[in-house]
Amino acid sequence: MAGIDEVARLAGVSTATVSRALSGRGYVSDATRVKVAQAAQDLDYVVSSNASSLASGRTRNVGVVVPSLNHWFFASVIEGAESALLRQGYDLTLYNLTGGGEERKSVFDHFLLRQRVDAVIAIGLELTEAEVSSLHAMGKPLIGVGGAIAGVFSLTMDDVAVARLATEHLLSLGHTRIAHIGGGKEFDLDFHLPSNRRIGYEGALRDVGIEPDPGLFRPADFTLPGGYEAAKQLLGNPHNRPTAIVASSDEMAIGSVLAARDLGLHVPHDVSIVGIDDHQLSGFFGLTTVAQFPRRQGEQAVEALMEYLEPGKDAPASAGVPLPYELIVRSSTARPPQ
Amino acid sequence: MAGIDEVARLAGVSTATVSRALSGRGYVSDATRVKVAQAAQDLDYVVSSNASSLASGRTRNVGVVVPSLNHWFFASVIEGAESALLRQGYDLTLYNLTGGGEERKSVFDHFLLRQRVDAVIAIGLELTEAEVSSLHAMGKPLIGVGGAIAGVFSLTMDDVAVARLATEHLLSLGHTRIAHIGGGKEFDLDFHLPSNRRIGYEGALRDVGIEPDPGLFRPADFTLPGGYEAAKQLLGNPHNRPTAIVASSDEMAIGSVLAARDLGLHVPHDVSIVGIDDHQLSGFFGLTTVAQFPRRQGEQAVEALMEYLEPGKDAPASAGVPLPYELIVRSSTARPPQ
DNA sequence: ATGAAAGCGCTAACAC
DNA sequence: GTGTTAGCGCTTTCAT
Repeated sequence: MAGIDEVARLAGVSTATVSRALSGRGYVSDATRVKVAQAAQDLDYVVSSNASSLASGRTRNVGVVVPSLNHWFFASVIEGAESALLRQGYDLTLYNLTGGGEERKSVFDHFLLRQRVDAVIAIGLELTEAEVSSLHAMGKPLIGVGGAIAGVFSLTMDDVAVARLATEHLLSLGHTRIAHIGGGKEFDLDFHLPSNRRIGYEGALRDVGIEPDPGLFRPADFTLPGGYEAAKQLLGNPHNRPTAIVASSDEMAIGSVLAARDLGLHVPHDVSIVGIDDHQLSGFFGLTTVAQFPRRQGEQAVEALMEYLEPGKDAPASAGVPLPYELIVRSSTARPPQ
Repeated sequence: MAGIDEVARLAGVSTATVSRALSGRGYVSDATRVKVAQAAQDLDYVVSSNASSLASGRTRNVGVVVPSLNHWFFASVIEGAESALLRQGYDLTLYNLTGGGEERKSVFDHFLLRQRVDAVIAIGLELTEAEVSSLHAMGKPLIGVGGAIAGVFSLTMDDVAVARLATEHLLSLGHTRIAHIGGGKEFDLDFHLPSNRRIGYEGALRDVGIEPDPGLFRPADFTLPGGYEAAKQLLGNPHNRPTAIVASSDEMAIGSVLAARDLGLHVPHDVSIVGIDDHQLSGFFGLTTVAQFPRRQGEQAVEALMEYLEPGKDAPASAGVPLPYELIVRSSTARPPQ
């Protein structure tokens, strides 16, 4: 727990110089920079982040707000953000809003405003105007991932195009009775992904002259059991059984695969199923899917933030680049029966 | 961004009194406490955590170190810890060590030592002696969850008893050829859960006079595909097919269920399968399992820390209480065939 | 390129 | 019970 003054003494310079040498701002000759670095190392010196933050106004810490941790997408984005932040010497403090209203209010009213963070990343969350403006008023950059926030720079996939791509894959195989398992209305509140994906699905159908059949749409909750239920209904219908399903998430798609099996239907011989995500289990289930890359999204969010936070640093300038997605064809899709 | 002095002025007291009134330490009359609280609220005052930390030496922040986020157990423990910390007014800063050696070193050498955290919780990680002692030297309480750390207070399940319970459930149904899918040696390095569970499994068998058959043990990697592979081998063996499987995790158990199905075996009619965890998908698969409660473990870790950190506060005194576990019987286990 | 010195906003003795 | 005051350990003008 050596202090900056001990380092200064050992290096034979002033504390001001030590600060400059170690932080990299301001002029320091190469010679002293080396001397200081050596002294710091010898003493196992590590800056006190509190003292540093108090004096400089920068905390080198970013807050990450998520609706839940136990979810592949959120966890992956956080992992990506964490490792990018670590590389930049930043800490990540996590605010999980699973608890609901009270918790959320307390996070915004007390925690994020304590000068603890330089910026915040909101994942899969639609913030209220009040929340956004209170952060804004504090001068804290805010960036959204996986869900557009009004008036805030957000990394968000082109959900319409993604669902369209999945649907086009099935159309190109010759399917015409294609069902869709999407999110229910309750998921549309927080980000419009469900409707956007439905729009993409319907758009692809209409483009080839097929009018979407409302009977071939089922809402579900993005979980595997939810997808299972929905697919059971779709595939068990005696009159209008689809030959293919586009599910809005891989977990729902996997649920659909299991539902098909339980009905004695063979995937992809009797029914083709495509998901969206490229979840870690999708390979195992042979699921054809449109991959998104959440780890990368976390990294990209951090890169974008760094441009605000460290102007003139090695700016990766990745902001504004549209998020990539990619069709991955496995064994859950094929030409329709006969 | 009002400061403490403005609050003091508005309330007509000194800054010291404001500090005392808001933090709850030291004597303040009820009347002034109310006045101060009102003034603080009127001004939207929030303490600057940096200034407060610098002056007091306490950060009200705890570091949580995990090997990975994208895993049910870790994510659940973190969720539990996060919400418990929030209630106590603490922040959680997350250190994810997925990246490996370099990242890990940097976390320990630079991040945790920056006076940023008051304590650290290590989840599912075996820390080296050097890591433990550097934290110790800084006077930072350290507590482990899900993996005993030498010389450190850890919350850890009685893995022997848990595996024994799962095995006894099968024995009591009349099974005698019971296989075990456990962790490979590589997982034993970080915490001895795999061997302990195997010991529990073998102990239960020996207690009823059955000598464990090494041919009925398969190592796997705790994942669903890993469990699938292992179960395929076990169940495909023409000579010594087990009538039941104890898997060391629910994900491996679910993989086993799928393997059985793919072989045309009916669960539980042809083969019984029991897991350990009570993973979120276990209900869906009808899996009999021994539940552990990771959220609760995260909360308990925080409660234990608070006893160090806030002596004399409402101590939940939960430390040292053994972690609960519970057999949950669903539809994946039954009497053996005929 | 480097040093001196004035804070950053709060807490904790200590005095009353 | 409350006020006064001296720091906490750094960063950053401003000189030089």
